[in-house]
Amino acid sequence: MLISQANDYAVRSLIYIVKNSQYKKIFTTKEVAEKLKISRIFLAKIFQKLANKGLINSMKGVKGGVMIIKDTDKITLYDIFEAVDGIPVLRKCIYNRKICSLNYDCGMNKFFNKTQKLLENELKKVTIVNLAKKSNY
Amino acid sequence: MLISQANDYAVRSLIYIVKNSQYKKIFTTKEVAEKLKISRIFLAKIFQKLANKGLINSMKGVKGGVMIIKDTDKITLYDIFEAVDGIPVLRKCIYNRKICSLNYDCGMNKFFNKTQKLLENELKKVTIVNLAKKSNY
DNA sequence: CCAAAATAGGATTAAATTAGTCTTGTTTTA
DNA sequence: TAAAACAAGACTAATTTAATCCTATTTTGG
Repeated sequence: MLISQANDYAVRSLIYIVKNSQYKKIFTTKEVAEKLKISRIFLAKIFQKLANKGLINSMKGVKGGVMIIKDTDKITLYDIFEAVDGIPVLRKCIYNRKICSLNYDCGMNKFFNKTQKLLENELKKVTIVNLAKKSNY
Repeated sequence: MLISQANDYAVRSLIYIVKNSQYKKIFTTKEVAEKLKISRIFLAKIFQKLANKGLINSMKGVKGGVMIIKDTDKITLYDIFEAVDGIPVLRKCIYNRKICSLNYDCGMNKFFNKTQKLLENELKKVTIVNLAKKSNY
């Protein structure tokens, strides 16, 4: 499976935040975790990663929480996945030829390169705003 | 990573067989494993799976080995991956909604469905003959 | 007819990755 | 200054993937 649980949680959390940000901008990990029925501590780790990549801002202290800071129509699935786990790859040898024990072109390289780009393009097309509109939660 | 080591071995083995079948049709696991520098026993397991799906035929006994039986220009990456590990999926929830703890449409479903189909189409386009031509081994 | 060379298939083990937790620390605000 | 929040690194657990082991069974040449 290409897309991890953590990636999934990240996307759903951002969707939740987008869909509930008419009246407030800051959301605690606790609130989001409870609403999505996921582990608070695990989600905190995920938010840390999103914050490190500048998708969200996190504020400590009472009244703290996280807030989306990148334009929500510019945050794509690609950005989120990259922040959480690194870019999802079909085969690691695409990006790191060294891990292959053979030193010849196995014939799959061209195919995987092409298909990887195709996949990345798809991931770049979908924004968090798109997704929020489609989610019926 | 979407494509496992076993899948990779399967494809390379078939490429090897295609590229070396001018003079003989039957190849032992031993020969293929040695040429590709992979574990003989592990490869045997992989060949079993390919045989169960009717891509190759395997013959026991001295002078035994495996032989491709499906038209080599009809064996696609999709067929091989499916035989070895099952169809590679972006997210399992695409094929099994039950594994999701939430009972709402998270917004990613449509996207993942579309992209999954796109990926599968790509996998179906590439035949083992194609790959053998591109491999420089 | 039997020994050697093959594959079959189930059980098991090992390694790697992913998922989740714990602990300690810092920041903020009422 | 205590409570509520996030930060970050170490750790543990669970799952998946990779690889091996063991006991058949089949085939063929001598």
